[in-house]
Amino acid sequence: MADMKVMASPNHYLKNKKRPAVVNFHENSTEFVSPKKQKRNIPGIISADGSVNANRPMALIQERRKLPIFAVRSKLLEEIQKNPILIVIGETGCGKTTQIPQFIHEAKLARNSMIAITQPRRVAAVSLSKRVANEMGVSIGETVGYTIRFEDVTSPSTKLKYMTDGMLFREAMLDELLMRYSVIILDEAHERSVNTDVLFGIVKKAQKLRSENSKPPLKVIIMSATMDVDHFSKYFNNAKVLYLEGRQYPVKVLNAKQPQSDYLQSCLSTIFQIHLEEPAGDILVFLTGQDEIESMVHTVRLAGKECKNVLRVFPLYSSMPMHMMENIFRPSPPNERKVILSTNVAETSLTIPGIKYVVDSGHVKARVYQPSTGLDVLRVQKVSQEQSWQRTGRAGRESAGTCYRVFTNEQFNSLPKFTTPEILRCNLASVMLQLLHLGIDAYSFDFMDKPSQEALDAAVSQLKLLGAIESKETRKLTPLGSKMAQFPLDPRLSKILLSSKAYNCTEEILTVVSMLSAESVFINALNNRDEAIACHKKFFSSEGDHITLLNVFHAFKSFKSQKKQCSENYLNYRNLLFATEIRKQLAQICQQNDIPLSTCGQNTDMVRKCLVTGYFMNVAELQRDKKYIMVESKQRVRIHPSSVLHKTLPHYILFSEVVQTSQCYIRQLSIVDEDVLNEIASDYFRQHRLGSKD
DNA sequence: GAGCACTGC
Repeated sequence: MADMKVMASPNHYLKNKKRPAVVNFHENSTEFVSPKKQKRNIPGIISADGSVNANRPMALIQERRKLPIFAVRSKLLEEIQKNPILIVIGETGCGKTTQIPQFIHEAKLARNSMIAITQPRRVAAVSLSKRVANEMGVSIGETVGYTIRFEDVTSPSTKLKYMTDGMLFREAMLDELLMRYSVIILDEAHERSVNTDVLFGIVKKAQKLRSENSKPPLKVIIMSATMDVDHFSKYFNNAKVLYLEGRQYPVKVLNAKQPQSDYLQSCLSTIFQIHLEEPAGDILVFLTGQDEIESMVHTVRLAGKECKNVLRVFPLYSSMPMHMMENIFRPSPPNERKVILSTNVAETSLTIPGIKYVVDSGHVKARVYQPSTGLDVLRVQKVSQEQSWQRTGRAGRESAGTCYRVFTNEQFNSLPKFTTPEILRCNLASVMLQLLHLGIDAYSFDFMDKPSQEALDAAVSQLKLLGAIESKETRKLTPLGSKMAQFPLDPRLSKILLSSKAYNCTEEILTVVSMLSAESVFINALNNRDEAIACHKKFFSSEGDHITLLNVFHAFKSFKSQKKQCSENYLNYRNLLFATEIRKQLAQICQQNDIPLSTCGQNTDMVRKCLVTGYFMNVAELQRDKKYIMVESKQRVRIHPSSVLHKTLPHYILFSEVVQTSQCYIRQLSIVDEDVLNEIASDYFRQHRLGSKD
């Protein structure tokens, strides 16, 4: 399918369609057809009887019994007992995540040790554990608990432990056999997060080693909505697959009759088709990014004013402030309809009540890592079939619904079946370092989908440059490398943190590294932009963004009333608190590694020098034409307009990030002296520098 | 003078 077009930017879209939607959408309207076979095949549904354990709130027992999974309880337990590895496929709402751990616990299959249930997201781990504790009539943190970063709500009596997959990976680094657990359930496996993918291999190995060394056995259960069943089963030694019936309401799928040239225009006309012709129910539209969404909100609001029935329009994306999200979750009053224009946050992370109609643009903005250049590229691309089904499902959470796909059925069939797992499109340096710490070489690791040679080689090169491994061939961890692996950070940042001891600036580096790890602390107020920028300018440092972040953090610490003063200064309080938590955690690991919390005071040159120890490969040099070029890849880059160094022309700049959007931009910058580069990374710099060839 | 989807330790 070669019909990928250059996407019109939202602004362009507005310019060309001054009076869109209502005025001309009828003649322009997207026609939909309902394809004959648009239901997924669910092979066979197991059946059996179920018995109930009492002593719990009656209402919850009733609700539990109603779950389809309850009817197959004993059959399920039988299979769990029989198979060392079991794959359980069940749609949203089948209750697998809350019930299966309880079944195992009640049947005492866990032999009095723990059952771990992993989740890709923190909120899910917390809310699921609370739900299960409630069902079991126990307080959270006792029999049922959860562990996420910064929060461990478990006790010695905990038997059911909900946790993030990243947390279990960290635990595996301390005990590769995971002896605390008799059962490990990897949930949401279809999402294929990097951590889940790595855990597949670790859990499989732990199971094998435990059985070979006559240790207590480890039971493994892989749970997922839909997935590439054959691929999974084959990887897990041809494991048995069980299918569970879901409790999803039916969703009618409508496809566009004709291919659409402009998905934004098609989404727009579809919104009004629904609003004018369909019964009550809110609309969820999946688009790609903040800009696109904001301009579409504007357009829909304008056009909506001409409608008889009220249409309330809301944007939704993850970087949106909390208070702006609240309206979205409020139910619509009668005679009003809500339309939510969202990124993929609404696919998995957030569930919005009242949605009856989904409009799927068929597009998503995705981050793709290029190992050849080490560049992160953000681009709009087509969704996978799996992702499209996920969006479709959002229309059937509370009642029957309809999903409008703004592309044809033929186009749908030519989409890739599954989303490329993240492990195949990310920088592997961090994963590789952590695996090495576990004594595992990524080249021979049993990945379900093995990353390319190129991606592995790129990671090895980076670790070698940082001094984490002895050589590219043996890949043996150096003492420095072992220390680096202990930090929950990108290896470059771990290196910087460890170097700070020599520069006597650990306090400052802890702050910079934590601030870089958190989300942006600056609020870009769209309506009071000038005022926001004026506030931010108080923190600006002529040395660059890293020192600016340091200034912001110091100011934050000095605030008497942090919440109030953050909002006065257009700073994100929540993200600053998060940075504070990260800092606390990192400081603790520093102390465990005999790194005193030294400070360089006002001498911020030390901070910038120290940054060079991990970021020396991230340097850009000014050219005669006043443009920048990256020292390593020789690729042209520009200073991102959000940087304090924008519109300045230092000769050498060190950067933390490079992202390609409309152009190639570097972000989070510091000015760096040539002398410092020669002093700290002389070999590297001599090999790569351009200066000599005029 | 442009704009970052989403997670996680």
